[in-house]
Amino acid sequence: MACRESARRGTMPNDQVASEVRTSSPVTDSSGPPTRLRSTDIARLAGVSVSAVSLAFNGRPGLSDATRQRILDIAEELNWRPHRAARALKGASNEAIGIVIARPAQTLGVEPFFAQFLSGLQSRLSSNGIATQLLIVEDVTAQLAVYRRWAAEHRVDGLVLLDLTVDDVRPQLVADLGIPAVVLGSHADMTPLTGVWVDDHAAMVSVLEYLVSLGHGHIGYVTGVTSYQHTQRRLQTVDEGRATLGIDVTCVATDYSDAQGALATRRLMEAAPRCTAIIYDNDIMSAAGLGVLTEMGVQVPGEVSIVSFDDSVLMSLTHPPITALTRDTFALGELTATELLRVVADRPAPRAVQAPTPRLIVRGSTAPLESALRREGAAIVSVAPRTSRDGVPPVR
Amino acid sequence: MACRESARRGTMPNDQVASEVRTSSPVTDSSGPPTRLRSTDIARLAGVSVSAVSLAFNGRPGLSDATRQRILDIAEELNWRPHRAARALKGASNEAIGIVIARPAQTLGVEPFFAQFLSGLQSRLSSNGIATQLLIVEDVTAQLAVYRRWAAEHRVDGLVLLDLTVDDVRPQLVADLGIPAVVLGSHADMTPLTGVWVDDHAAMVSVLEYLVSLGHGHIGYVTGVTSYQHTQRRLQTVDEGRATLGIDVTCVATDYSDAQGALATRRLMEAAPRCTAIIYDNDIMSAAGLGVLTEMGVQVPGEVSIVSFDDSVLMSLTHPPITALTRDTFALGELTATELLRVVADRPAPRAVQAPTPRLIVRGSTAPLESALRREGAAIVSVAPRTSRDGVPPVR
DNA sequence: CGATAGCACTAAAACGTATTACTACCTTCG
DNA sequence: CGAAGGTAGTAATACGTTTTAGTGCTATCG
Repeated sequence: MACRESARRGTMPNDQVASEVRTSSPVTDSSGPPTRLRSTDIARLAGVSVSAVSLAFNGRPGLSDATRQRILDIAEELNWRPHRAARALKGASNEAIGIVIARPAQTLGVEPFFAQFLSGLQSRLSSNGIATQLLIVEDVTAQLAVYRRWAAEHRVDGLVLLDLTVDDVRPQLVADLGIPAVVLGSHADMTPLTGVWVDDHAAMVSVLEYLVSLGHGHIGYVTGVTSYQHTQRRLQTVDEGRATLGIDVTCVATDYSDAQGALATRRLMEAAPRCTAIIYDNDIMSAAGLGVLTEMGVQVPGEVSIVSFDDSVLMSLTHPPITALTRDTFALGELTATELLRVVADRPAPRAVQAPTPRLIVRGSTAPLESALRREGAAIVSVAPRTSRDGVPPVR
Repeated sequence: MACRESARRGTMPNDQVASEVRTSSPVTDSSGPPTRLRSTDIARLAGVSVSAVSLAFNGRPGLSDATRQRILDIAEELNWRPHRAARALKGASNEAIGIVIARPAQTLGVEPFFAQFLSGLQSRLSSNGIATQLLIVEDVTAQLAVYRRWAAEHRVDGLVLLDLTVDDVRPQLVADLGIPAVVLGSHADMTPLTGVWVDDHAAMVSVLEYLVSLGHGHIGYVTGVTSYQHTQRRLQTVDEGRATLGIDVTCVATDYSDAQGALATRRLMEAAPRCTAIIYDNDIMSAAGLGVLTEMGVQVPGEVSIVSFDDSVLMSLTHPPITALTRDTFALGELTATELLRVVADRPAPRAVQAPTPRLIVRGSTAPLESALRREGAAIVSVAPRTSRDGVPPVR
């Protein structure tokens, strides 16, 4: 069809059109890729110059509508599109952003957060035809090396930085490298890059106030990795709570795994005075903790209330279902993508965009202290032998 | 340092070396990327030609070790690396593979399989410095378009195809486009591409035989999306089981969500004769099903045993923990990556690589029929009114 | 001792597109 | 009617590498 159309125009000898489509094919091309087209091929078929093809493809003026359409039709029919590399060489964008994760790859599949976030991010980006380059590395050192390499290679148009630690050097490096980037954090400041931040302070406050309103004064907090900024932020808030709300909080640090969540739960149950509520930093540990408590014969929420700092489908499937801070992680990814697109396009001055603060969804795992107190005596008696080394007399 | 070294050599006027590093910087370069280096800059600093820089960087012969090292040192110091686009233009690889998912993006975060698989894939690839281009699209049509576009743009070196449906057109298209690819499937044949396959037949057989060995003859099967090849494969096996093992299996199709898993469970419980064992196609539905059963007062495994076709941390956290087919999804990703690397490198004839067959991990959710029978009488009596239309007399 | 071979390196030609400067042609207007 | 201005297109150059075909030079061998 396209051929016929160009034939009709007749500015070139037609017999050459068909035969010259593929001239540079190596003789040894037995099973290789079908046919590598170039803009010259399209130009020849359309009876125009390569410049015209470029103009047509980039929507630039200087071409009649008829010619433009003819070129596009032919390209469409042959599934030709400008070679990425050649475009990129001329300074065009890569249409790809990068995200480098420094975690043991094994744990990624376990963490629902990451997959949700990535989905949201990709969802927004792909509507702009932008792909995501994902790389999983061992540690921050490797991560820095990747940023350097990608910058030097011009591999991506922008970056998303996750899992910021205290005194993280990455934002500065990325800023110095001149790669547009957005960091996902829990503060509104402290970075030379545009940031999307979640108010972990307010979130933690809402959890603490809720538990206090239920009458809980002894609270356990099973944190995640303490070097992460958001963990620090939550711990700070807990500290404030100790003073402001007059509560007693025992913190245990973990690596977010179910195993350590279970272990932390046991340790908390052995401590005295025993806490009547436990906050877990993620969903996996909450579920594991609930499992341990059930196994130990501790009533939830009868004796101990539990709250998860991260919601997921898992939280509704347990018995009882677990009260959790919920946030739309998918939307968070979308928001981050939107911001990154803006940064890539305009390179505006860094700013902080606040994502919605997680909301507490009350489910069956939390109850007023009254019910806990009623049974606490009996529970502590049964546990006392293990903790007797502390010299704390069992409550009668 | 590097400068001094080149000065020592003295083949070029040294005063020019420092001042000419950045000549083409536009005057308006106020806040843009630091400094764009090119191979000519490195060459100048090292006192050699650009060709030498290229030879050094690609480990090609024709350079003395001293010169080679000097070039590499200077490049290292300046964080210079060949521009990807320019390399790719010369036919070098993209060092990126692509993976396009056609699912509602929202569900991706829920499914542990995908994140695990991706982690494993990336883990193997990134040790070769290869990144993954991820794109999430709405449907297969969009997916085909992306494959076309990526092929035309030479965007990736290879593809991974997931979620194959019956009569999936993608393998043929991708093969026609000439993109090296690996499909993840559940058959050893039927595709023009190299495949990594899991023996879903054998896996299902192991589950059925296990349940039969426990004495279960009435089994419910809550399947996933039936258009997927692996679902079909499992259904076929169930059909065989009906004949071979003389069992009675009731199948209910779902979309893998917890909601539909719960619904299917209710429906199975209402049918007569009531099944004494249920197989779920993924972990989410198993947990949701267990929740429904518990809520209905059905004892697990006392009255009904349940088995999940997919294992995850979730399966150990429920009460009782759920018997599941376990497979190392991370390793499956690694295997797929290994195969893809081979295909990309050598373009061998298509072949089928078998991944380890999932193994059954028996946990607390399954028990012999005896215990089920013992209580079935009571259970059936209570349920009988609903199922009396079938006229099946309650077992005594 | 002259021819040969190997070594270390360079000049120049790709790779496939985007862009800039330019041309030929056609209108329009004073 | 000639100049100005717009339209539709082209030729040539640039992007930053890799690669091919050399070029001197030194060491080796018959």
